[in-house]
Amino acid sequence: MPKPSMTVRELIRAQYESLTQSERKFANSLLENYPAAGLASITIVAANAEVSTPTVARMVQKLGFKGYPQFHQALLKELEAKVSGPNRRRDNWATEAPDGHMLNRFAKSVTQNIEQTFANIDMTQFDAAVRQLGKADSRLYMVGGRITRALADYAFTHFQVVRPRVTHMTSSSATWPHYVLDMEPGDTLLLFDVRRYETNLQRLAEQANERGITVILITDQWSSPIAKVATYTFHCWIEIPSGWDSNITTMMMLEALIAATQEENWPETRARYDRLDSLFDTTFLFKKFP
Amino acid sequence: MPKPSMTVRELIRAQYESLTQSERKFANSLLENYPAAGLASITIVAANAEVSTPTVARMVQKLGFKGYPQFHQALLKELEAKVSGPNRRRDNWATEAPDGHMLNRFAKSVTQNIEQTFANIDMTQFDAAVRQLGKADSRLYMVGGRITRALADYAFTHFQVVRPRVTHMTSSSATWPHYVLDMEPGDTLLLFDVRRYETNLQRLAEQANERGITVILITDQWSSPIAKVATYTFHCWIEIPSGWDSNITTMMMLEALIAATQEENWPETRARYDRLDSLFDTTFLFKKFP
DNA sequence: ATGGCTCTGAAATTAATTTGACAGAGTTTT
DNA sequence: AAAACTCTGTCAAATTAATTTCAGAGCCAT
Repeated sequence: MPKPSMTVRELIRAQYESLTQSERKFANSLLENYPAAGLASITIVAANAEVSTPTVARMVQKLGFKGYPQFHQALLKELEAKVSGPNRRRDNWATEAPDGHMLNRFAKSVTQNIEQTFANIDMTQFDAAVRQLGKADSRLYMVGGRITRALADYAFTHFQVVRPRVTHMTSSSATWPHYVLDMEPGDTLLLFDVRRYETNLQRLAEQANERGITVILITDQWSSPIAKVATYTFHCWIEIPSGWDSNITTMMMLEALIAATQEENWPETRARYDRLDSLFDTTFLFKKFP
Repeated sequence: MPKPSMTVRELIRAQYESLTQSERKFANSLLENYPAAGLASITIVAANAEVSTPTVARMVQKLGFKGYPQFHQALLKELEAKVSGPNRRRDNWATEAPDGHMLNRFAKSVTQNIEQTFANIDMTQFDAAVRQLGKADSRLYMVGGRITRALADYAFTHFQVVRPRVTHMTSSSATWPHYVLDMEPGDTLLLFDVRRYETNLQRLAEQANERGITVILITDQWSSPIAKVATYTFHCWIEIPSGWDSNITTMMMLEALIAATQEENWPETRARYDRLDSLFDTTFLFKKFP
């Protein structure tokens, strides 16, 4: 009998470290669909998580329950309490967080931002941009501003895996002309510019545009002036309740582009993935994960 | 199998007339404490209503269920549906995108990941971590791995605005010992480690931990081994339909921490914001935005 | 009153769930 | 490379739950 004040979810979280591989498999299955995935009989529950029944039985004992039935009861009680409880308010994301807590306000705006951003993607533009990003025979440059530099970096790390000829233009704008010098028609420039918009970036975009480079711009809902010269523009909703802007949707936009590009170029990129993987295997830098 | 659209409560009401005396006894017991009084095994449920098990069995069959287990399941489903609220599940996010389009598949997993991640944040840990991150009198170090380096960079840019004494440990792990040398008890190390977990990071975390540094770890749902030595650990769900992992939730976690820290230290940080703003104004690097 | 009727719960039967023992696979240590 | 160890699933025994059977209780009409 574990502490009665703790939810099963908390119990799992607290003991997650001491769980074995298969036990985690079940734990994840439960957490992903909580608590529904734990309400059936042990046989069904185990089958859904693709582990054996003894694994589940052992784990619930590890969590402190006398047996599966106790565990089952505990889940039911929780569920019941939640329904009859005073504040079964759905906008409470972090189940335990109080209404006014930063986490909940934050979660709310993030969700809204994501919905807005997705709803405003122009499919034609998206698909065209993806095709452009996948053109492995030309160069792909990327650059960001003060804040979005990190995103350009992230983009670089991933596109480098997806395709060859990728360049991250470092943040020192003094060096940008050198890059422009080497750009050729057909090349691509992936550009991040959110408020406050940076004049350096705008000049860079204009120069690139004059040289016949395809400019893909990821900006915010208010649109950077660069949009005027960009071939494709994607707007991201970035307002959150704080003094600065969130870049979750910006990164989401970026990841969506990467994912689509990767899918488009499959299986060429697959070969690159595999090669990279075997390189990692020989460097011992990384741990194998289950 | 009764009409799936009907709740058990409605079923009972509809057939109440045709129920016998003992059956009504059970029905009332259930309706009085609905649905809790129907969630246990038939034996217990019957005992609570002070009727025999056959009575219950007969009645649920009369209601249209094949047997008690079916009835039980139906109650659970109802309860579950109630908790998860009005299913506002959007199948198509990008309004124009067809069902199978990458964007929609992507949006779906991202949403799930976000929900998962939020639901699994331990409030106590979160608040404590925020307090630690806001301790302006000690140093705050941050570091990431191959992929998460960009996130550490992003974290640096923002925390630098929020508070003084912030250091981004550059990606070359050869230089890390030098940083450790300068770390002092009370300092904080914000660490990103998602799969594939990096051994260098683990060694760094262990050393920091030995020196009495508070280690805040942001990792994935499978948990980096660093969690063993970390003071606070936050798990992010990062799986998307692609060969690599999404870091949207990782960034979200980070932003949430930043936002909370900023709120915690208001108005000290406000002064820094204002100062930064006037600095920008004098450099002409940035455009004014509306 | 008594035969016919329905309803009820004890007990027996049947089905299912849960747990413990064990052996093989995989991993780490010596 | 061998040994020790840990983990995992198969299987069978034990426990528990659900269903069926059936005898008796209550009720009503004759």
